[in-house]
Amino acid sequence: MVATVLHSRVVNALGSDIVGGRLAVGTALTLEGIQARFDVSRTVAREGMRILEAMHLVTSERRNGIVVQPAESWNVFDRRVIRWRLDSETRPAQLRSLTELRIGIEPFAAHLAAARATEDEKDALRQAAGEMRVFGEAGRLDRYLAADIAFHRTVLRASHNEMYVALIEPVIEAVSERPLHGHSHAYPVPAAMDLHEAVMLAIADGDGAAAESAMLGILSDVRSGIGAALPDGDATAG
Amino acid sequence: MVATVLHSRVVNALGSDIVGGRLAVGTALTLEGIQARFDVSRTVAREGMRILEAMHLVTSERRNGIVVQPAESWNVFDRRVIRWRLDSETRPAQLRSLTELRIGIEPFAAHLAAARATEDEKDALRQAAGEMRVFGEAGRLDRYLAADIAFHRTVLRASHNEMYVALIEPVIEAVSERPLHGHSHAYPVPAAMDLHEAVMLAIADGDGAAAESAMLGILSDVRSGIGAALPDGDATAG
DNA sequence: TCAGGATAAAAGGTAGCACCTTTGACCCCC
DNA sequence: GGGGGTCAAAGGTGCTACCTTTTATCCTGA
Repeated sequence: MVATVLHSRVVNALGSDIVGGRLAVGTALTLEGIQARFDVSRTVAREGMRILEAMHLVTSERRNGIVVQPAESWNVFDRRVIRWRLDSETRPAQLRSLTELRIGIEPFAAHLAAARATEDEKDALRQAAGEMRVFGEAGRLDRYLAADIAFHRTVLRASHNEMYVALIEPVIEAVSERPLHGHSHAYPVPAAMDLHEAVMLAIADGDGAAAESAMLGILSDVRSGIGAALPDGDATAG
Repeated sequence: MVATVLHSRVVNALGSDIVGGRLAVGTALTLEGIQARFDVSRTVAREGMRILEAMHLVTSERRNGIVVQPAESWNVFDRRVIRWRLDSETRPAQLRSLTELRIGIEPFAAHLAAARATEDEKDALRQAAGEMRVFGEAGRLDRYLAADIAFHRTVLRASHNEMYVALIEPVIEAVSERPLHGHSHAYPVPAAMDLHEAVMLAIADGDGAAAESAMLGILSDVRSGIGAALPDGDATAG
């Protein structure tokens, strides 16, 4: 990916360094240092720094320079921050956070979708649920998974709440990761197809409570897969 | 509030104009226009634009200028975006979105908190629940509400999931707004105190399922207060 | 020991230039 | 008359130079 704009190189490199922990919290950079490291002008260094500042990865302090901020202040919903974390050694922690987020929001998203889904969205759900059935029974894992992803994406979109919609990509990231963990339920099982169908039917029916509880059913094995205890340290730390 | 940095004036003015709908989607600004409007140098205009671009409120295109982006691409979890929306005519839509977000995440946050809360956090919950009882019975609405807010803040923090933690301020915004809507349950009622106490005890006990279901109880009247149907147009549009 | 001033580091801000990309108008040729 | 090439303008991108402002630190002197 060729950086069409120069400052994106700076942002990507410094951003992933900070998020990946290679730049310790409290470290002070200077514009001059950035200029030298990336061989760019002051303008580019400043604009890149402004972008990192908007993500709350750094603050700019007179006399001190550009200071790396602790994880608590990061914009953890920024797509780039999520991407950098997924590409770093804290990938497992990021995936666990995303999965927990998914568990939290998908049930009520389904509830809202039952009240608000458009006809097009209901059609998309029917199609996705149908494909899960067909490809699941045919053993086409890749197509099955694609339909699964389309299903969950559509439910969130059909919630017609812009905050849930904004969480589509993060949630899809968590959904997609599942099979790589070797969970038993990663492969198509009839129960999963039934539950997705139940969610779809409840949404088509406008039955919010039923949609919510069926979605809870889908998530139940994801819930059991989450170790509630934190492995080491703290999820918020990395 | 005097803007200590010049570009924040630009960001605030343009950001709230865009979010408030006073700058239509697709409108093209130019750096020169921004310079003239705010009487700032090109550097300041550019840095402000970079910040707005990081929030996905605008994109910068050669020859076209700085183009206002549609709401779907906004960083809706950015504090400034939320603030601007709350200060605009779309405040009710933003509050509804926030309330729905709250309904989604608080139950599972309580579940996680039961597994992860530190002793300090449990103490804070005990204290908050106790104050709700005392000030509720004494009719001290302001103190009651402050304790309520502290309670919900602490539950989210105790989830030790950085994404839930990052949602504290938005959720508190929704919690704080409740009384202004004149809901019957805005004033201290024994049932609310009991439920908060139940959440606190379940978390102290490490009983995730109980914490989650007690939190669902707290949210039940908030749920019934949400009109599932969208009033006019679409929540994602404003 | 501590107050106060001098020093200097580094961001904030201004100005102006060269360059690149895109777009749209214009013109020529078929 | 229409298609394609050419050219100029618009406007962001990037660079340099220079001045201002803030503030951490150090040094001096009471």
